[in-house]
Amino acid sequence: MTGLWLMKSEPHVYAYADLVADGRTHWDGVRNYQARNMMRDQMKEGDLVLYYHSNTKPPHVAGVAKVVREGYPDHTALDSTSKYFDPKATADNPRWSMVDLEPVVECPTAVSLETIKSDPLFEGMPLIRRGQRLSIQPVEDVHFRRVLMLAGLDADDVMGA
DNA sequence: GCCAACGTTGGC
DNA sequence: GCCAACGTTGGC
Repeated sequence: MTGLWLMKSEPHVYAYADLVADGRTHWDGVRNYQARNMMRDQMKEGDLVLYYHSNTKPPHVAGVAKVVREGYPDHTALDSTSKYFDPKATADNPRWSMVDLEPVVECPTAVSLETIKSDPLFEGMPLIRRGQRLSIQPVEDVHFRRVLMLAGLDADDVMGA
């Protein structure tokens, strides 16, 4: 069973196009325990990710990515020159985790938050819950497939029938 | 362990 | 730029 996730990124910081250009990235800088725990304990190689652009107009799902390396220490926590430096992190206890991602496919049509909110099928999805700030969220199969459909993608192609 | 102050996220 | 909703910090 493939795990399904949504991960937020501000496109002016690191957009889906940047992931495509880089071919692969470390998802570093997450400093929230809930999000860390999901990366450290639950995300598995091959899991699929909706790549969500936050803090932009309009906010939207831009593409699909996949997990290519499971949770391991986020070394930026130990780097005093990094903006993600955490003085409480040590080599023995790095505190924070990250995963590696690769792009799968860009959405032919970006799926806006408004589109998701206006579709009753998405009722109950954490993304549209008021005050939901978590930058990594689990996504239900039915929601994942619907986003792909709205993006103009074939869910069976992307997810494997 | 409580809780006020503060910082961050992220839609609007 | 505003502000609601949280999460974190630190004094007590």
